[in-house]
Amino acid sequence: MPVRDRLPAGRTHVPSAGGSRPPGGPSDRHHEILDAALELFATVGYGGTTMAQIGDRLGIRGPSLYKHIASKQELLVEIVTGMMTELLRRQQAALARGGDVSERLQRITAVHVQYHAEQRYEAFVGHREIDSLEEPHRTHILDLRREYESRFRELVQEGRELDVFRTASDRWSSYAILDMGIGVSAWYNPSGSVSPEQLADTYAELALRMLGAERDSANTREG
Amino acid sequence: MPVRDRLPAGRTHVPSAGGSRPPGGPSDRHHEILDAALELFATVGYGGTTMAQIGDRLGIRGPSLYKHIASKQELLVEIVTGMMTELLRRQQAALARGGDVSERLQRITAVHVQYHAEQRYEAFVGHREIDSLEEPHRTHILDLRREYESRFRELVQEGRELDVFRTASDRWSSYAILDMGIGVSAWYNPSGSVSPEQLADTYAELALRMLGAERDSANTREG
DNA sequence: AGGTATGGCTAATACTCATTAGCCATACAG
DNA sequence: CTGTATGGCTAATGAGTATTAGCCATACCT
Repeated sequence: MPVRDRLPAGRTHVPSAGGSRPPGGPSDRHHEILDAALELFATVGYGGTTMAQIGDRLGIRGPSLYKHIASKQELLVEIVTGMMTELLRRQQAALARGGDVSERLQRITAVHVQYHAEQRYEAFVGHREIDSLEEPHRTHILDLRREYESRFRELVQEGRELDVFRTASDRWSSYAILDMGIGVSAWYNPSGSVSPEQLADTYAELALRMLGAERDSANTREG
Repeated sequence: MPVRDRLPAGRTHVPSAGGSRPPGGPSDRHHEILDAALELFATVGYGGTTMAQIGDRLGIRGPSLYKHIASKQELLVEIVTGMMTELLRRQQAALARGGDVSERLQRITAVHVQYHAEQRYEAFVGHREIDSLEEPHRTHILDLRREYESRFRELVQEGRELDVFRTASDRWSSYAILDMGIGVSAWYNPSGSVSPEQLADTYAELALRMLGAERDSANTREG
């Protein structure tokens, strides 16, 4: 039973300073919401996050979010799609630079690991919450992921056929590389002293060793 | 508004054949529930699993489960505790067999991977649903996990100090090994033609290579 | 035969949440 | 000034779901 009847209610519309905003793109508010959602999804999970919590981060109520977004699910779709798209983009850029098989594998591994450190929240959510996606988004993301993974497998295969890599199974080796990189998003601490680049280089070297394509530069001590 | 009023209601108590059961241990029914819950937690998640679904697997209704278990949370605690305990047990057994640093590392890696393939549901749930545990269970499990992980790190360190391993960071290398094994629980398919043992051996070899302790037996083709 | 424990069932309880409805103050355009 | 769009708010709504209450048939023990 409501106690107060229709008192002038709390904070109302107080638009931010820069009045005119380009009409097309996602507003500032949209981005703020996405950021808040990302951090919450990563730390307490999609199911564990409530709209009220997201609102809290911006100092507004849960229902007010719907003035800017369509649904909670939309937020997840944007996050996960953005993550997979960016990952594929970076991977393609890494491959486009050419080089021999070892170099290319070294590079896509480094890119993989660097992303999982740098954008650890996106990466973590992108892997963990795939099953929270409703169809057809889930299937779409899984397709992109398969494509991403297959690049690793193909490269391992190419290297093995050229006798550059020695590996018992292209598939297992590529999964191992992928999974060790994914793991980074679960433990990497950005306030530590180690940069995503350092970590990426070290992991890439580990990957090459795993594939029996050992080089010699992998012996610096931890920073 | 209920349509039927008090008709003799469906299936009632039909105890299974072997009447007398030892009074102490968890009943058959308890185990069946645990198994059903495990599969569901692994495939649709703890939050995504309803008591009604678990009941369905045994042909009974959701509320009837409470004649055998205390709560949904209890099921998760049993699963995750069992998983971590078993993992530690096997790790200790592997270490107890002694041998040089490479042998011991090879063995705890193989054990790690084999478990994650063999008991992939337990393993998957044990990692993914830790945050679904209520305190103090969550903290307890995290403590056990830290202990488990530290065994890897200590062994890597020992090997490095003996110049048996060459690695840029004990911590990163051990995380890489752990994470690639954990990943197995997400993709391993028990109906495929590859045994957990084969996979474990291959992965253990990958780990040794990563650590720069290459041996020579790692070159069999995929089965 | 009678009594009791067991393990089903349905219905109710008590929450938690995403989302919608409807209200209103402010800012800004004309 | 005045009108309108914006972006807050509170209060429903409605669905989902763990858990409890209370009922009852069966099986088994004496």
